[in-house]
Amino acid sequence: MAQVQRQDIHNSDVPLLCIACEARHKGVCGALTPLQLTELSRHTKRHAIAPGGEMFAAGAGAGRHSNILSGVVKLSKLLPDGRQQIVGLQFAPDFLGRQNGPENTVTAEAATNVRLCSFPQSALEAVVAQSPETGHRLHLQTLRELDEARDWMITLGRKTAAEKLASFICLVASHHNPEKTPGKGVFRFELPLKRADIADFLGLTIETVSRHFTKLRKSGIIFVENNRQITINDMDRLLAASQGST
Amino acid sequence: MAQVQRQDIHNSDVPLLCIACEARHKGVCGALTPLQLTELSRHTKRHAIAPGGEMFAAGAGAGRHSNILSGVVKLSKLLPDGRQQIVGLQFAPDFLGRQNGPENTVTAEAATNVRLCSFPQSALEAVVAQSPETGHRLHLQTLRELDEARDWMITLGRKTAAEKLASFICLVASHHNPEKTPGKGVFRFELPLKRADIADFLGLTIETVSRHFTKLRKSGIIFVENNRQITINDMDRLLAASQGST
DNA sequence: CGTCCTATTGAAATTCTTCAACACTCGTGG
DNA sequence: CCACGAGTGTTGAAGAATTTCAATAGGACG
Repeated sequence: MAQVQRQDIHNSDVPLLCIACEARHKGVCGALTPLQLTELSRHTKRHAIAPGGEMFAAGAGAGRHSNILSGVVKLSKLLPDGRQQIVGLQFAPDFLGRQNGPENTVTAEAATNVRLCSFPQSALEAVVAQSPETGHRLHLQTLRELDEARDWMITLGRKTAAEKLASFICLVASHHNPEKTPGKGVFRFELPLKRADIADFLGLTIETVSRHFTKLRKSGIIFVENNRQITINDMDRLLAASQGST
Repeated sequence: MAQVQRQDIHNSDVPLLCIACEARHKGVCGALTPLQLTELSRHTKRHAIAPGGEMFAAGAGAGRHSNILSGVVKLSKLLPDGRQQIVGLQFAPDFLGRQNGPENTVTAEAATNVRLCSFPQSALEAVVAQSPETGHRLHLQTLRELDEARDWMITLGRKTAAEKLASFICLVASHHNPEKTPGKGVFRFELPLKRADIADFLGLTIETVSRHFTKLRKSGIIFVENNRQITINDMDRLLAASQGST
Protein backbone atom coordinates (compact mmCIF):
# COMPACT_ATOMS: atom_id res chain seq x y z
CA MET A 1 0.00 0.00 0.00
CA ALA A 2 2.73 2.38 1.02
CA GLN A 3 4.57 1.05 -1.99
CA VAL A 4 1.75 1.98 -4.30
CA GLN A 5 1.48 5.38 -2.75
CA ARG A 6 5.14 6.09 -3.18
CA GLN A 7 4.96 5.01 -6.81
CA ASP A 8 2.02 7.32 -7.34
CA ILE A 9 3.94 10.23 -5.96
CA HIS A 10 6.91 9.32 -8.05
CA ASN A 11 4.84 8.97 -11.22
CA SER A 12 3.25 12.34 -10.85
CA ASP A 13 6.69 13.87 -10.66
CA VAL A 14 6.89 15.17 -14.22
CA PRO A 15 10.13 17.06 -14.80
CA LEU A 16 9.75 20.78 -14.33
CA LEU A 17 10.94 21.47 -17.82
CA CYS A 18 8.24 19.27 -19.30
CA ILE A 19 5.27 20.51 -17.35
CA ALA A 20 4.31 23.32 -19.66
CA CYS A 21 5.78 21.75 -22.78
CA GLU A 22 3.54 21.39 -25.78
CA ALA A 23 5.58 18.41 -27.01
CA ARG A 24 4.43 16.48 -23.97
CA HIS A 25 0.83 16.78 -25.06
CA LYS A 26 0.81 16.76 -28.83
CA GLY A 27 4.41 15.87 -29.65
CA VAL A 28 6.51 12.75 -29.48
CA CYS A 29 6.91 12.97 -25.71
CA GLY A 30 3.20 12.45 -25.25
CA ALA A 31 3.50 8.69 -24.96
CA LEU A 32 6.08 8.77 -22.18
CA THR A 33 5.43 8.03 -18.55
CA PRO A 34 6.65 10.50 -15.95
CA LEU A 35 9.48 8.11 -15.19
CA GLN A 36 10.55 7.95 -18.80
CA LEU A 37 10.28 11.71 -19.06
CA THR A 38 12.50 12.09 -16.04
CA GLU A 39 15.06 9.77 -17.54
CA LEU A 40 14.98 11.56 -20.89
CA SER A 41 15.14 14.99 -19.29
CA ARG A 42 18.53 14.11 -17.84
CA HIS A 43 19.90 14.33 -21.38
CA THR A 44 17.96 17.29 -22.69
CA LYS A 45 19.21 20.79 -23.26
CA ARG A 46 17.27 23.86 -24.16
CA HIS A 47 18.47 26.21 -26.84
CA ALA A 48 17.34 29.52 -28.21
CA ILE A 49 18.17 30.23 -31.83
CA ALA A 50 17.89 33.51 -33.67
CA PRO A 51 16.42 33.84 -37.17
CA GLY A 52 18.87 32.51 -39.72
CA GLY A 53 20.61 30.25 -37.21
CA GLU A 54 21.36 26.81 -38.56
CA MET A 55 20.43 23.68 -36.61
CA PHE A 56 21.92 21.12 -38.92
CA ALA A 57 23.04 20.94 -42.52
CA ALA A 58 22.28 18.46 -45.26
CA GLY A 59 25.00 15.86 -45.21
CA ALA A 60 25.87 16.38 -41.58
CA GLY A 61 25.63 13.50 -39.15
CA ALA A 62 22.38 12.94 -37.33
CA GLY A 63 23.74 14.45 -34.11
CA ARG A 64 21.12 15.75 -31.71
CA HIS A 65 17.38 15.63 -32.11
CA SER A 66 14.93 18.20 -30.89
CA ASN A 67 11.41 19.12 -30.12
CA ILE A 68 10.45 22.56 -31.31
CA LEU A 69 9.09 24.47 -28.31
CA SER A 70 8.29 27.63 -30.19
CA GLY A 71 9.04 29.32 -33.47
CA VAL A 72 9.24 28.12 -37.05
CA VAL A 73 11.99 26.09 -38.68
CA LYS A 74 12.72 26.00 -42.42
CA LEU A 75 13.88 22.76 -44.01
CA SER A 76 15.67 23.44 -47.26
CA LYS A 77 17.71 21.92 -50.03
CA LEU A 78 20.36 23.46 -52.23
CA LEU A 79 21.35 22.91 -55.83
CA PRO A 80 25.08 22.98 -56.58
CA ASP A 81 24.77 26.41 -58.17
CA GLY A 82 23.09 27.88 -55.12
CA ARG A 83 19.44 27.74 -56.05
CA GLN A 84 17.46 26.92 -52.95
CA GLN A 85 14.12 25.29 -52.24
CA ILE A 86 12.42 25.20 -48.88
CA VAL A 87 10.91 21.72 -48.67
CA GLY A 88 9.04 22.07 -45.42
CA LEU A 89 8.20 24.26 -42.47
CA GLN A 90 8.09 22.87 -38.98
CA PHE A 91 6.12 24.38 -36.15
CA ALA A 92 5.93 23.62 -32.45
CA PRO A 93 5.66 20.91 -31.23
CA ASP A 94 7.16 19.11 -34.20
CA PHE A 95 10.04 16.76 -33.84
CA LEU A 96 13.20 17.78 -35.62
CA GLY A 97 16.01 15.48 -36.68
CA ARG A 98 16.92 12.62 -38.90
CA GLN A 99 15.55 9.34 -37.65
CA ASN A 100 16.92 6.07 -38.93
CA GLY A 101 19.47 7.54 -41.22
CA PRO A 102 23.14 8.25 -40.91
CA GLU A 103 22.86 11.81 -42.07
CA ASN A 104 20.45 14.62 -42.65
CA THR A 105 19.10 15.11 -46.14
CA VAL A 106 17.95 18.66 -45.56
CA THR A 107 19.28 21.78 -43.90
CA ALA A 108 17.32 23.12 -40.92
CA GLU A 109 17.40 26.79 -40.18
CA ALA A 110 15.44 29.02 -37.84
CA ALA A 111 12.97 31.23 -39.67
CA THR A 112 11.92 33.07 -36.53
CA ASN A 113 13.24 33.00 -33.01
CA VAL A 114 13.19 29.32 -32.12
CA ARG A 115 13.37 27.50 -28.82
CA LEU A 116 14.36 23.85 -28.86
CA CYS A 117 14.54 21.01 -26.41
CA SER A 118 17.23 18.72 -27.74
CA PHE A 119 18.78 15.40 -26.78
CA PRO A 120 21.41 13.12 -28.28
CA GLN A 121 20.46 10.39 -30.70
CA SER A 122 21.32 7.72 -28.14
CA ALA A 123 18.74 9.12 -25.72
CA LEU A 124 16.08 8.98 -28.41
CA GLU A 125 16.98 5.40 -29.21
CA ALA A 126 16.76 4.43 -25.57
CA VAL A 127 13.33 6.00 -25.29
CA VAL A 128 12.05 4.27 -28.43
CA ALA A 129 13.36 0.93 -27.20
CA GLN A 130 11.33 1.36 -24.00
CA SER A 131 8.27 2.91 -25.53
CA PRO A 132 7.09 1.44 -28.84
CA GLU A 133 4.30 3.98 -28.79
CA THR A 134 6.92 6.70 -29.16
CA GLY A 135 8.31 4.96 -32.24
CA HIS A 136 4.81 4.89 -33.58
CA ARG A 137 4.42 8.61 -32.96
CA LEU A 138 7.60 9.26 -34.88
CA HIS A 139 6.22 7.19 -37.73
CA LEU A 140 3.01 9.20 -37.64
CA GLN A 141 4.94 12.47 -37.82
CA THR A 142 6.89 11.12 -40.79
CA LEU A 143 3.63 10.22 -42.51
CA ARG A 144 2.27 13.67 -41.83
CA GLU A 145 5.40 15.28 -43.24
CA LEU A 146 5.08 13.08 -46.31
CA ASP A 147 1.49 14.20 -46.81
CA GLU A 148 2.52 17.82 -46.42
CA ALA A 149 5.41 17.40 -48.86
CA ARG A 150 3.13 15.85 -51.47
CA ASP A 151 0.51 18.53 -50.96
CA TRP A 152 3.17 21.11 -51.56
CA MET A 153 4.35 19.31 -54.71
CA ILE A 154 1.08 20.05 -56.46
CA THR A 155 1.46 23.67 -55.39
CA LEU A 156 4.98 23.82 -56.80
CA GLY A 157 4.23 21.93 -59.98
CA ARG A 158 0.78 22.98 -61.00
CA LYS A 159 -0.25 26.26 -59.44
CA THR A 160 0.29 29.78 -60.75
CA ALA A 161 2.27 32.33 -58.77
CA ALA A 162 -0.93 33.91 -57.47
CA GLU A 163 -2.28 30.54 -56.34
CA LYS A 164 1.04 29.65 -54.76
CA LEU A 165 1.10 32.77 -52.64
CA ALA A 166 -2.50 32.30 -51.56
CA SER A 167 -1.68 28.69 -50.68
CA PHE A 168 1.21 29.83 -48.55
CA ILE A 169 -0.88 32.33 -46.64
CA CYS A 170 -3.51 29.64 -46.08
CA LEU A 171 -0.84 27.28 -44.80
CA VAL A 172 0.43 29.77 -42.25
CA ALA A 173 -3.10 30.72 -41.25
CA SER A 174 -3.97 27.08 -40.61
CA HIS A 175 -1.14 26.87 -38.09
CA HIS A 176 -2.34 29.93 -36.25
CA ASN A 177 -5.90 28.84 -36.07
CA PRO A 178 -6.16 25.12 -36.63
CA GLU A 179 -9.54 23.52 -37.06
CA LYS A 180 -11.66 26.45 -38.09
CA THR A 181 -9.50 27.41 -41.05
CA PRO A 182 -12.30 27.43 -43.60
CA GLY A 183 -14.34 29.63 -41.28
CA LYS A 184 -15.66 33.09 -41.96
CA GLY A 185 -13.95 35.22 -39.34
CA VAL A 186 -11.14 37.72 -39.81
CA PHE A 187 -7.69 36.29 -39.10
CA ARG A 188 -4.69 38.30 -38.11
CA PHE A 189 -1.21 36.87 -37.69
CA GLU A 190 2.45 37.37 -38.44
CA LEU A 191 4.18 35.69 -41.33
CA PRO A 192 7.12 33.66 -40.05
CA LEU A 193 9.06 34.13 -43.31
CA LYS A 194 10.55 37.07 -45.09
CA ARG A 195 9.96 37.56 -48.81
CA ALA A 196 13.14 35.75 -49.85
CA ASP A 197 12.11 32.68 -47.84
CA ILE A 198 8.60 32.77 -49.22
CA ALA A 199 10.10 32.86 -52.71
CA ASP A 200 12.28 29.85 -51.89
CA PHE A 201 9.27 28.02 -50.50
CA LEU A 202 7.10 28.76 -53.53
CA GLY A 203 9.70 28.30 -56.23
CA LEU A 204 9.44 31.94 -57.33
CA THR A 205 11.53 35.10 -57.20
CA ILE A 206 11.07 37.70 -54.50
CA GLU A 207 9.85 40.15 -57.10
CA THR A 208 7.04 37.85 -58.20
CA VAL A 209 6.09 37.23 -54.59
CA SER A 210 6.01 40.94 -53.92
CA ARG A 211 3.91 41.67 -56.99
CA HIS A 212 1.31 39.10 -56.02
CA PHE A 213 1.21 40.37 -52.44
CA THR A 214 0.31 43.70 -53.93
CA LYS A 215 -2.43 42.12 -56.05
CA LEU A 216 -3.93 40.31 -53.06
CA ARG A 217 -3.85 43.58 -51.14
CA LYS A 218 -5.44 45.57 -53.92
CA SER A 219 -8.14 42.98 -54.43
CA GLY A 220 -9.06 43.35 -50.77
CA ILE A 221 -8.51 39.72 -49.84
CA ILE A 222 -5.78 40.54 -47.36
CA PHE A 223 -4.51 43.55 -45.48
CA VAL A 224 -0.77 43.94 -44.81
CA GLU A 225 1.06 45.90 -42.13
CA ASN A 226 4.83 46.14 -41.73
CA ASN A 227 5.27 43.54 -44.47
CA ARG A 228 4.73 40.72 -42.00
CA GLN A 229 1.42 41.35 -40.27
CA ILE A 230 -1.32 39.82 -42.36
CA THR A 231 -5.03 40.22 -41.91
CA ILE A 232 -7.22 37.92 -43.92
CA ASN A 233 -10.40 39.76 -44.71
CA ASP A 234 -12.10 37.00 -46.64
CA MET A 235 -10.92 33.49 -45.97
CA ASP A 236 -13.23 31.97 -48.54
CA ARG A 237 -11.88 34.15 -51.30
CA LEU A 238 -8.33 33.41 -50.22
CA LEU A 239 -9.06 29.71 -50.25
CA ALA A 240 -10.64 30.04 -53.68
CA ALA A 241 -7.61 31.99 -54.90
CA SER A 242 -5.34 29.21 -53.68
CA GLN A 243 -6.93 26.72 -56.07
CA GLY A 244 -8.57 26.99 -59.39
CA SER A 245 -11.46 29.39 -59.19
CA THR A 246 -9.89 32.79 -59.58
CA MET B 1 15.38 -32.91 -30.58
CA ALA B 2 12.61 -34.33 -32.70
CA GLN B 3 10.72 -31.22 -31.77
CA VAL B 4 13.46 -28.97 -33.05
CA GLN B 5 13.73 -30.97 -36.24
CA ARG B 6 10.02 -30.68 -36.95
CA GLN B 7 10.19 -26.97 -36.35
CA ASP B 8 13.11 -26.66 -38.73
CA ILE B 9 11.20 -28.40 -41.46
CA HIS B 10 8.22 -26.26 -40.80
CA ASN B 11 10.23 -23.05 -40.77
CA SER B 12 11.84 -23.71 -44.09
CA ASP B 13 8.42 -24.07 -45.60
CA VAL B 14 8.20 -20.64 -47.18
CA PRO B 15 4.96 -20.22 -49.10
CA LEU B 16 5.33 -21.01 -52.79
CA LEU B 17 4.09 -17.57 -53.76
CA CYS B 18 6.79 -15.91 -51.70
CA ILE B 19 9.79 -17.95 -52.80
CA ALA B 20 10.71 -15.87 -55.80
CA CYS B 21 9.21 -12.64 -54.48
CA GLU B 22 11.42 -9.62 -54.37
CA ALA B 23 9.40 -8.17 -51.49
CA ARG B 24 10.58 -11.01 -49.33
CA HIS B 25 14.15 -9.91 -49.76
CA LYS B 26 14.16 -6.17 -50.08
CA GLY B 27 10.54 -5.30 -49.22
CA VAL B 28 8.48 -5.22 -46.08
CA CYS B 29 8.11 -9.01 -45.97
CA GLY B 30 11.84 -9.38 -45.44
CA ALA B 31 11.58 -9.38 -41.68
CA LEU B 32 9.02 -12.16 -41.49
CA THR B 33 9.70 -15.71 -40.44
CA PRO B 34 8.49 -18.51 -42.70
CA LEU B 35 5.68 -19.11 -40.23
CA GLN B 36 4.57 -15.50 -40.36
CA LEU B 37 4.82 -15.55 -44.13
CA THR B 38 2.62 -18.60 -44.26
CA GLU B 39 0.06 -16.94 -42.05
CA LEU B 40 0.10 -13.76 -44.09
CA SER B 41 -0.08 -15.64 -47.38
CA ARG B 42 -3.44 -17.04 -46.36
CA HIS B 43 -4.86 -13.57 -46.85
CA THR B 44 -2.94 -12.49 -49.92
CA LYS B 45 -4.23 -12.21 -53.45
CA ARG B 46 -2.32 -11.54 -56.61
CA HIS B 47 -3.57 -9.05 -59.16
CA ALA B 48 -2.48 -7.94 -62.57
CA ILE B 49 -3.34 -4.40 -63.57
CA ALA B 50 -3.10 -2.84 -67.00
CA PRO B 51 -1.68 0.65 -67.61
CA GLY B 52 -4.14 3.27 -66.48
CA GLY B 53 -5.83 0.92 -64.02
CA GLU B 54 -6.58 2.54 -60.70
CA MET B 55 -5.61 0.87 -57.42
CA PHE B 56 -7.10 3.37 -55.04
CA ALA B 57 -8.25 6.94 -55.15
CA ALA B 58 -7.50 9.88 -52.90
CA GLY B 59 -10.19 10.02 -50.26
CA ALA B 60 -11.04 6.34 -50.49
CA GLY B 61 -10.76 4.18 -47.41
CA ALA B 62 -7.48 2.45 -46.75
CA GLY B 63 -8.80 -0.90 -47.97
CA ARG B 64 -6.19 -3.37 -49.11
CA HIS B 65 -2.46 -2.93 -49.03
CA SER B 66 -0.01 -4.34 -51.54
CA ASN B 67 3.52 -5.14 -52.41
CA ILE B 68 4.43 -4.24 -55.95
CA LEU B 69 5.82 -7.35 -57.61
CA SER B 70 6.58 -5.73 -60.93
CA GLY B 71 5.77 -2.60 -62.86
CA VAL B 72 5.55 1.06 -61.97
CA VAL B 73 2.78 2.82 -60.05
CA LYS B 74 2.02 6.55 -60.26
CA LEU B 75 0.88 8.40 -57.15
CA SER B 76 -0.96 11.55 -58.08
CA LYS B 77 -3.00 14.42 -56.77
CA LEU B 78 -5.68 16.46 -58.45
CA LEU B 79 -6.71 20.10 -58.20
CA PRO B 80 -10.45 20.79 -58.29
CA ASP B 81 -10.19 22.10 -61.85
CA GLY B 82 -8.49 18.95 -63.09
CA ARG B 83 -4.84 19.92 -63.05
CA GLN B 84 -2.83 16.92 -62.00
CA GLN B 85 0.52 16.38 -60.34
CA ILE B 86 2.27 13.05 -59.98
CA VAL B 87 3.80 13.14 -56.51
CA GLY B 88 5.70 9.88 -56.62
CA LEU B 89 6.56 6.78 -58.57
CA GLN B 90 6.71 3.41 -56.90
CA PHE B 91 8.71 0.48 -58.19
CA ALA B 92 8.93 -3.14 -57.11
CA PRO B 93 9.25 -4.13 -54.33
CA ASP B 94 7.74 -1.03 -52.79
CA PHE B 95 4.87 -1.23 -50.37
CA LEU B 96 1.67 0.42 -51.49
CA GLY B 97 -1.13 1.63 -49.30
CA ARG B 98 -2.03 4.06 -46.59
CA GLN B 99 -0.62 3.12 -43.24
CA ASN B 100 -1.96 4.64 -40.08
CA GLY B 101 -4.54 6.78 -41.70
CA PRO B 102 -8.21 6.40 -42.35
CA GLU B 103 -8.00 7.26 -46.00
CA ASN B 104 -5.61 7.64 -48.87
CA THR B 105 -4.30 11.08 -49.66
CA VAL B 106 -3.18 10.22 -53.17
CA THR B 107 -4.51 8.30 -56.13
CA ALA B 108 -2.54 5.25 -57.22
CA GLU B 109 -2.64 4.20 -60.83
CA ALA B 110 -0.66 1.70 -62.87
CA ALA B 111 1.78 3.38 -65.25
CA THR B 112 2.86 0.11 -66.83
CA ASN B 113 1.56 -3.41 -66.46
CA VAL B 114 1.65 -3.99 -62.73
CA ARG B 115 1.50 -7.13 -60.63
CA LEU B 116 0.53 -6.81 -57.00
CA CYS B 117 0.40 -9.03 -53.97
CA SER B 118 -2.27 -7.56 -51.76
CA PHE B 119 -3.77 -8.24 -48.35
CA PRO B 120 -6.41 -6.59 -46.19
CA GLN B 121 -5.46 -3.96 -43.67
CA SER B 122 -6.27 -6.29 -40.79
CA ALA B 123 -3.68 -8.78 -42.02
CA LEU B 124 -1.04 -6.08 -42.12
CA GLU B 125 -1.92 -4.97 -38.62
CA ALA B 126 -1.66 -8.53 -37.36
CA VAL B 127 1.75 -8.89 -38.92
CA VAL B 128 3.03 -5.62 -37.47
CA ALA B 129 1.76 -6.60 -34.03
CA GLN B 130 3.81 -9.80 -34.20
CA SER B 131 6.85 -8.36 -35.92
CA PRO B 132 8.00 -4.94 -34.73
CA GLU B 133 10.78 -5.15 -37.29
CA THR B 134 8.11 -5.04 -39.99
CA GLY B 135 6.71 -1.85 -38.49
CA HIS B 136 10.19 -0.47 -38.55
CA ARG B 137 10.56 -1.38 -42.22
CA LEU B 138 7.35 0.45 -43.00
CA HIS B 139 8.73 3.48 -41.18
CA LEU B 140 11.92 3.25 -43.22
CA GLN B 141 9.95 3.13 -46.46
CA THR B 142 7.98 6.19 -45.34
CA LEU B 143 11.23 8.01 -44.61
CA ARG B 144 12.57 7.08 -48.02
CA GLU B 145 9.40 8.32 -49.70
CA LEU B 146 9.73 11.56 -47.75
CA ASP B 147 13.30 11.98 -48.96
CA GLU B 148 12.24 11.31 -52.51
CA ALA B 149 9.34 13.74 -52.28
CA ARG B 150 11.61 16.48 -50.96
CA ASP B 151 14.20 15.78 -53.63
CA TRP B 152 11.51 16.16 -56.22
CA MET B 153 10.33 19.41 -54.67
CA ILE B 154 13.57 21.14 -55.59
CA THR B 155 13.16 19.76 -59.10
CA LEU B 156 9.64 21.13 -59.32
CA GLY B 157 10.35 24.45 -57.71
CA ARG B 158 13.79 25.42 -58.85
CA LYS B 159 14.81 23.61 -62.02
CA THR B 160 14.25 24.62 -65.63
CA ALA B 161 12.27 22.44 -67.99
CA ALA B 162 15.46 21.01 -69.49
CA GLU B 163 16.84 20.19 -66.05
CA LYS B 164 13.55 18.66 -65.01
CA LEU B 165 13.48 16.28 -67.94
CA ALA B 166 17.11 15.28 -67.41
CA SER B 167 16.31 14.70 -63.74
CA PHE B 168 13.43 12.45 -64.68
CA ILE B 169 15.54 10.36 -67.01
CA CYS B 170 18.18 10.05 -64.31
CA LEU B 171 15.54 8.95 -61.84
CA VAL B 172 14.30 6.19 -64.09
CA ALA B 173 17.83 5.15 -64.98
CA SER B 174 18.72 4.83 -61.31
CA HIS B 175 15.93 2.32 -60.86
CA HIS B 176 17.14 0.24 -63.77
CA ASN B 177 20.71 0.20 -62.68
CA PRO B 178 20.97 1.04 -59.02
CA GLU B 179 24.37 1.66 -57.47
CA LYS B 180 26.44 2.41 -60.51
CA THR B 181 24.26 5.26 -61.73
CA PRO B 182 27.03 7.82 -61.99
CA GLY B 183 29.09 5.33 -63.99
CA LYS B 184 30.38 5.74 -67.47
CA GLY B 185 28.68 2.92 -69.38
CA VAL B 186 25.85 3.21 -71.87
CA PHE B 187 22.42 2.60 -70.38
CA ARG B 188 19.42 1.41 -72.27
CA PHE B 189 15.95 1.06 -70.78
CA GLU B 190 12.30 1.75 -71.33
CA LEU B 191 10.52 4.76 -69.88
CA PRO B 192 7.61 3.64 -67.72
CA LEU B 193 5.62 6.79 -68.45
CA LYS B 194 4.09 8.30 -71.53
CA ARG B 195 4.63 11.96 -72.34
CA ALA B 196 1.47 13.12 -70.60
CA ASP B 197 2.53 11.40 -67.39
CA ILE B 198 6.04 12.79 -67.60
CA ALA B 199 4.50 16.25 -67.96
CA ASP B 200 2.35 15.67 -64.89
CA PHE B 201 5.38 14.47 -62.97
CA LEU B 202 7.51 17.45 -63.96
CA GLY B 203 4.87 20.15 -63.72
CA LEU B 204 5.12 20.92 -67.44
CA THR B 205 3.01 20.53 -70.58
CA ILE B 206 3.48 17.61 -72.95
CA GLU B 207 4.68 20.01 -75.63
CA THR B 208 7.46 21.33 -73.44
CA VAL B 209 8.45 17.80 -72.51
CA SER B 210 8.52 16.80 -76.16
CA ARG B 211 10.61 19.82 -77.17
CA HIS B 212 13.21 19.11 -74.53
CA PHE B 213 13.34 15.43 -75.50
CA THR B 214 14.23 16.64 -78.94
CA LYS B 215 16.94 18.91 -77.56
CA LEU B 216 18.48 16.11 -75.52
CA ARG B 217 18.39 13.92 -78.62
CA LYS B 218 19.97 16.55 -80.86
CA SER B 219 22.65 17.30 -78.32
CA GLY B 220 23.63 13.63 -78.38
CA ILE B 221 23.09 13.01 -74.69
CA ILE B 222 20.38 10.45 -75.28
CA PHE B 223 19.12 8.30 -78.12
CA VAL B 224 15.40 7.56 -78.43
CA GLU B 225 13.60 4.68 -80.15
CA ASN B 226 9.85 4.25 -80.32
CA ASN B 227 9.38 7.19 -77.95
CA ARG B 228 9.96 4.98 -74.95
CA GLN B 229 13.29 3.23 -75.45
CA ILE B 230 16.00 5.48 -74.10
CA THR B 231 19.72 5.04 -74.51
CA ILE B 232 21.90 7.26 -72.39
CA ASN B 233 25.06 7.93 -74.31
CA ASP B 234 26.74 10.09 -71.74
CA MET B 235 25.58 9.71 -68.18
CA ASP B 236 27.88 12.41 -66.90
CA ARG B 237 26.49 14.95 -69.31
CA LEU B 238 22.93 13.92 -68.45
CA LEU B 239 23.69 14.28 -64.76
CA ALA B 240 25.23 17.67 -65.40
CA ALA B 241 22.18 18.70 -67.43
CA SER B 242 19.93 17.70 -64.53
CA GLN B 243 21.51 20.27 -62.26
CA GLY B 244 23.18 23.58 -62.81
CA SER B 245 25.98 23.17 -65.29
CA THR B 246 24.29 23.25 -68.69
C1' DC C 1 24.19 60.27 -41.50
C1' DG C 2 25.55 56.41 -44.11
C1' DT C 3 25.02 51.47 -44.69
C1' DC C 4 22.79 47.13 -44.72
C1' DC C 5 18.72 44.61 -45.07
C1' DT C 6 14.24 44.24 -46.77
C1' DA C 7 10.61 45.17 -49.88
C1' DT C 8 8.35 47.36 -53.95
C1' DT C 9 7.84 48.72 -58.72
C1' DG C 10 8.88 49.23 -63.77
C1' DA C 11 10.64 47.70 -68.29
C1' DA C 12 12.85 44.33 -71.05
C1' DA C 13 14.02 39.61 -71.82
C1' DT C 14 13.15 34.82 -71.41
C1' DT C 15 10.75 30.67 -70.61
C1' DC C 16 6.87 28.16 -70.83
C1' DT C 17 2.13 27.57 -72.34
C1' DT C 18 -1.55 27.69 -75.56
C1' DC C 19 -3.48 26.90 -79.88
C1' DA C 20 -3.10 24.57 -84.11
C1' DA C 21 -1.51 21.43 -87.55
C1' DC C 22 0.48 17.24 -88.66
C1' DA C 23 2.66 12.41 -88.30
C1' DC C 24 2.83 7.74 -86.61
C1' DT C 25 1.06 3.34 -84.68
C1' DC C 26 -2.38 0.12 -83.77
C1' DG C 27 -6.75 -2.06 -83.81
C1' DT C 28 -11.27 -2.59 -85.90
C1' DG C 29 -14.46 -3.24 -89.27
C1' DG C 30 -16.09 -2.55 -93.91
C1' DC D 1 -6.70 -5.35 -97.71
C1' DC D 2 -7.41 -0.85 -96.79
C1' DA D 3 -9.84 2.96 -94.59
C1' DC D 4 -10.93 4.97 -90.34
C1' DG D 5 -10.49 6.67 -85.73
C1' DA D 6 -8.36 6.80 -81.26
C1' DG D 7 -4.30 7.40 -78.82
C1' DT D 8 0.24 9.23 -78.78
C1' DG D 9 3.95 12.30 -79.99
C1' DT D 10 6.21 16.28 -82.60
C1' DT D 11 6.65 20.90 -84.27
C1' DG D 12 5.57 25.92 -85.23
C1' DA D 13 3.81 30.51 -84.06
C1' DA D 14 1.65 33.55 -80.96
C1' DG D 15 0.63 34.75 -76.34
C1' DA D 16 1.10 34.87 -71.34
C1' DA D 17 3.50 34.34 -67.17
C1' DT D 18 7.62 34.72 -64.78
C1' DT D 19 12.34 36.20 -64.42
C1' DT D 20 16.00 39.43 -64.84
C1' DC D 21 17.92 43.84 -64.47
C1' DA D 22 17.58 48.25 -62.52
C1' DA D 23 15.97 51.95 -59.70
C1' DT D 24 13.75 53.44 -55.47
C1' DA D 25 12.15 53.58 -50.63
C1' DG D 26 11.83 52.61 -45.63
C1' DG D 27 13.60 50.84 -41.23
C1' DA D 28 17.32 49.36 -38.07
C1' DC D 29 21.71 50.19 -36.35
C1' DG D 30 26.22 51.87 -35.43
